[in-house]
Amino acid sequence: MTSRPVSLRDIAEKLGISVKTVSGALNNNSIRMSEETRERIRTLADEMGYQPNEIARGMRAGVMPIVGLLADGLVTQPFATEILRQFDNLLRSQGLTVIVTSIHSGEHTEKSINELRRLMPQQIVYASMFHQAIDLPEAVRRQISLMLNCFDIHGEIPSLVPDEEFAGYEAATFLLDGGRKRIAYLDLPGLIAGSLRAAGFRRAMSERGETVRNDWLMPATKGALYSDRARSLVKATIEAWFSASEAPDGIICGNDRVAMEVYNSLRRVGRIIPDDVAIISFDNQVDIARRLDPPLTTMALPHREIGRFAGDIVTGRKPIPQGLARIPFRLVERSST
Amino acid sequence: MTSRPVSLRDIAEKLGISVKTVSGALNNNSIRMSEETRERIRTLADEMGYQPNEIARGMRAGVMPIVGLLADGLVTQPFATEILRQFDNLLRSQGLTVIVTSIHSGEHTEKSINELRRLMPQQIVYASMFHQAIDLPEAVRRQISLMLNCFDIHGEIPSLVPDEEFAGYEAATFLLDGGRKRIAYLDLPGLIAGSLRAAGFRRAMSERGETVRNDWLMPATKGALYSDRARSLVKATIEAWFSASEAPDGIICGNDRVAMEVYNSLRRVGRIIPDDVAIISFDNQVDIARRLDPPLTTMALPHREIGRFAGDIVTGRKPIPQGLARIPFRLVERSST
DNA sequence: ATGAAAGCGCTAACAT
DNA sequence: ATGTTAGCGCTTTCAT
Repeated sequence: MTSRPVSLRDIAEKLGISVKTVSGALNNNSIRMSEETRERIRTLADEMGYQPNEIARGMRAGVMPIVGLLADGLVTQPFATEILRQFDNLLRSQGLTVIVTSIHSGEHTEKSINELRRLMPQQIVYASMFHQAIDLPEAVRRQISLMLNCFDIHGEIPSLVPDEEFAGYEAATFLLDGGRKRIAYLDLPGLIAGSLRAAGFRRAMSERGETVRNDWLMPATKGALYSDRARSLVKATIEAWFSASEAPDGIICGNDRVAMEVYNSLRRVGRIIPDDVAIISFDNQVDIARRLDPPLTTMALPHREIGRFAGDIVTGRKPIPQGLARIPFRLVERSST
Repeated sequence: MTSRPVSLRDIAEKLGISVKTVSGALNNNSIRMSEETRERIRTLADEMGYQPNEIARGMRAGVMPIVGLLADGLVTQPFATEILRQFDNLLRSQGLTVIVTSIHSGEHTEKSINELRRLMPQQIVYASMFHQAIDLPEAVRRQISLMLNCFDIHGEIPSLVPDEEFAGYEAATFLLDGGRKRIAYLDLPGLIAGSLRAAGFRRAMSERGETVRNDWLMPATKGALYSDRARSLVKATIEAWFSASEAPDGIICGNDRVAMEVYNSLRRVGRIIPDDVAIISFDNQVDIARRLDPPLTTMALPHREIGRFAGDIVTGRKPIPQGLARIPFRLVERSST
């Protein structure tokens, strides 16, 4: 039994003035108007519980207070949702609604964009579950204003990505500073994150004059990491490393899931973390990292920061970055180092 | 340089007929109209790439093709997102857009509903990250048509929840069928899921004439499970159980995260899974369950089923359930049993 | 300073 | 069977 919402006209009639005047008063246009009138109108609007009809507004403006988010795997694979959460919070506080559409690695992107467009969003943002390069057709590219956790291979769309290389550098530096010298690395094959983190690792090692042994920089899986036919090599690799005459005293794991397997394998070969081997990793997938025994030291992906930054850009509080903006990881120190 | 989208009027002018006729043709109303005319109009509309303006439609109808979803922790805590994913997919296939608003255990619900309402959704659904009882004020209750993974304590709103009791029953039965007799249970204190699963466990045991030992039905944490000051009791409990003269040969873990701790603790007391102890759990949080060593047998939460069911209800393909509909879990057998 | 009127794109009610 | 009119709620001319 809810009654019809109050419209501008309801207010205007009650005051015996025109709709336009009310509209002007509430929107601060109509430069000339006595402050008194304006105030009177505002008060009455509040009293009557006036809420502007966004649909009507949208129709007039040709745009709705909506921002579309193309989520590439973001909804499916839950762990990057922090990006979305921060982004959503920020936009909401500005009266904007985020509409999420999940897609899968660029497939059906055009169709999804068209669906989104039906609701006339102000802009459309593309976010990926993991750090990847995206190749979109030209017609699609023109419609996307920002990319999160991924980037446009054509370099046309501003992008916010985690600074993987620097994270690899920091992880290695952290182990080196802790006195570890014989550092091994379990790479994530087929992932941008993997190769950049490995590059940072190499840079840190070379700056410190440490050698990177070829047999200590191994892929964690056979085949690209997230593919269906990826087979874990962790157990075999750890067994090989720790049956040789010289074993690593620190392992950098491509990500927390790899670290979880490393923990299992180290137990089998009877090594103690961190006494025998220090472990550091990437991502900070808290369900895993915090619960491992001992809790895992890891470089936290800056998902939160990316989400906030993106929100600030979309709401115009920060300038649009040129090209690629690299956001730093945060070291979360626990007990594995 | 995109041109203005084509409107009904564009089509009408081109054909020299009235707007209304075009509208009627495309919407199958206007009962009387030669099939030929209708077809001609349709063809031209397609050619011109006509897309109905949903905003204008919404303004006319007073409702948008939108369903609001109040997500209680759903976005924050990523692991129940499967509900959302299925729900979203189903609605999308019917031309409906889901708008998610995250809230926190009933706080700000009214404000969030009002925000949602600005976009004039057809209905509003409430979904919770975990199975809980929700107490909403009357004014709010009236606006919610369905609750997912939680229920209205006033019993007024149709609800879809996992059948926790039966899952507990099935987990226990599975261990019993596997020849285990001395079954212990690690409960989730302060959670509906916990007490119902425990009840099912008791029922199965009593049906089989097995006794439930008081000291073998213990809480996994001190304090409610997800509260900040919950402290894990798993390690101490396992140590106590396995230093006594008679130890369990099967453990039912309140959920997969508890199981992860049980694995760690069992290693410390030198027991082998499943040789010495079978482990079964609840949730099927795949990142954890599949990666534990050995992989964990667990009762999978029916999130997917809840999402689908909800989608079918909202799109009118299934009738609205009366009161509480309990959706069964699915047993995922791995190597811990 | 305020009001009147037009129009955004669509559909329902009412003619013809 | 097709066309005309009106109106959803809002904002933007243009007039007063």
